Amino acid sequence: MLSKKTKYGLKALTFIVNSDGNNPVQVSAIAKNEQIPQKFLESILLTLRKAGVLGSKKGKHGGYYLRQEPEDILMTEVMRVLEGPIAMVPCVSLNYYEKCDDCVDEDNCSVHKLMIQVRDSALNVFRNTTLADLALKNTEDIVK
Amino acid sequence: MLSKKTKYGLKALTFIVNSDGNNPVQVSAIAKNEQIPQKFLESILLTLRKAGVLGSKKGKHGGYYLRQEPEDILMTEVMRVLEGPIAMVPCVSLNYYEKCDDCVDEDNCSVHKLMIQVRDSALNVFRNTTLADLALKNTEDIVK
DNA sequence: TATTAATCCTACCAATTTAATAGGAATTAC
DNA sequence: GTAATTCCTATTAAATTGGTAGGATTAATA
Repeated sequence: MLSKKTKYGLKALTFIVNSDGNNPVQVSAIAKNEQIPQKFLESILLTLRKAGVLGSKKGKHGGYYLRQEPEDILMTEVMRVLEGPIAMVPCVSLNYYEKCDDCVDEDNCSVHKLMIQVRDSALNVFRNTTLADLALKNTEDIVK
Repeated sequence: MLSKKTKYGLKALTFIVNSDGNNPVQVSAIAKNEQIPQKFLESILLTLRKAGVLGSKKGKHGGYYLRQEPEDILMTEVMRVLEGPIAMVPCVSLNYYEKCDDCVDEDNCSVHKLMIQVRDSALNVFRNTTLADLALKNTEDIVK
């Protein structure tokens, strides 16, 4: 299952993209519009900031903003920050590889074999989807 | 993350395929060879039996066996039984659809849009992989 | 300079899920 | 009738998830 953290995070990022203007967007505004518990959202956006996806400005008129153009923010990065490794088992993870303690022969492990395919298919989606794609409204989507 | 339940279940199924002969395979044999806690494995195989993937025979010389040829057992079915819905959010689930309580406009939801693609890419893998594929040894794999 | 509005940080907590374990009942082969 | 097996129910410890609480810090502006 997709965690609420990731779900909220994606919605928040989309909201920021669609809040055009160069002004930082406040947590309160996102929370209200997207129906997300504000304190929880705070921690999520903080995570995204620490990961370098978002920038922030403190104090009055502060808020969060994108550090790159939406077209340049890949879902691989966003998903890794929010949901963790894309691989469903550490032994097929590109960025967080870990050997299974039980598995004797990785190359002959059926789970390993299947999960490599699942990883690759997910990567294929995430590598080819940017935040700009997500933020497209449905009508524009059709045009595309 | 893939649950241990699914991991163990896949390994057990593979083991049964590779235990050629028409004799039922005992839980104890699988548990020992695949390093799986026996009691936990019992419950997993029971689940697979109730779902119709495995058959069982009780009593001495009993055990579990496949109800279909490995070539006819799709990963879609196995994964649904072991891991649950393939979709990461209920609102994109084919078999267990549920509307999000928060989401006002599903067609314009960025999470929805992304998760449909993830679902489809996973389905593409699971629909094109059978238990026979999983059970192939590596050397045969190369030939394929 | 005081006030207000925002992010930032740490800690805590309740509910759920996961990964088992325990103990025995039911069934079958021999 | 005994041993070997699946079947069933209940319990449990640990981890994860989805928050909440409270205040520290920073910045704009009146």
